[in-house]
Amino acid sequence: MPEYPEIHSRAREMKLALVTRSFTNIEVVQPRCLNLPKTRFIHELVGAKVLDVGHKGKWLMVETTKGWLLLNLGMGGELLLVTRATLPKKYRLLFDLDDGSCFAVNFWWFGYAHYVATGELDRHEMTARLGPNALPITVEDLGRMISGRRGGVKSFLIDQSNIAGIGNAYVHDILFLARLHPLRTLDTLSTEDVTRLAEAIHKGLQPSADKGGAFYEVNIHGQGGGFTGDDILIGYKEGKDCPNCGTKIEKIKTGGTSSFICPQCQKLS
DNA sequence: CGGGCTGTTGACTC
DNA sequence: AGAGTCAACAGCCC
Repeated sequence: MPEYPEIHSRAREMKLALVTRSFTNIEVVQPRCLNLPKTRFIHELVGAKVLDVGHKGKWLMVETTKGWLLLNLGMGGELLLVTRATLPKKYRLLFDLDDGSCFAVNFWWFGYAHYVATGELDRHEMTARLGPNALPITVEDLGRMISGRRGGVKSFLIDQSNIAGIGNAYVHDILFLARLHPLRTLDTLSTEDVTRLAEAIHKGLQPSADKGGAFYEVNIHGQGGGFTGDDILIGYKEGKDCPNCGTKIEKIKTGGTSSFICPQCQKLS
């Protein structure tokens, strides 16, 4: 599940590998992930030269001379820099580059590859309504966003229109670091809680971003990330000891998703 | 073999 | 506003 640390790392790798390269040919295996008919998508981007690669939350933003290529990997996928001789078994899109290499894009069916014309980014609703990127967020930003709201803190954090980049993998450790129960409501948070939450967002994402993302995701060269199971504090560690107090970590249902908490460190009231 | 679970997002409902 | 459910149908686990 690629979230901020993985997407941030992929964007950095793609920037190094793709800037100044041109797409000489594009193959679309799964047209349903596009926002345009296949032939038009290909027409718009063939011949485009990559100018820059960045990201907004979980969306990769590839800026080219002919417009934007926007990628969302959904629940998982691989972005691989390969050659025609080393193609992966599965890919949904393939971009041949002018140096003979290929950029292969694979994801589960609910990923997206969208084309947006230069200057029209604000008309792309799925990215236009994203909140600010999670990592650079400040205590002041967060306080402003939370004030006057009443929903649960977990649903707030993973709602991309509030903050972009946090998903249901990193949110467990973020809430643990903030000592907040996922179902705590925003109107019950003290100034100290908000301060700790802002710090926790940073502490929960930065180490993984620095290590190239989680071990279960691969970079564009096919190598796993350096953020290992040992680096994860409590997420997906049901039954293990809380690193803070030793209490057994619990898995609980929080609305539509599961959460991992230390029942001692993250009390609801 | 098959059912249950998971992750993302938008649409939709209450 | 916010919470819940569903649908888009892959892969893993038991």
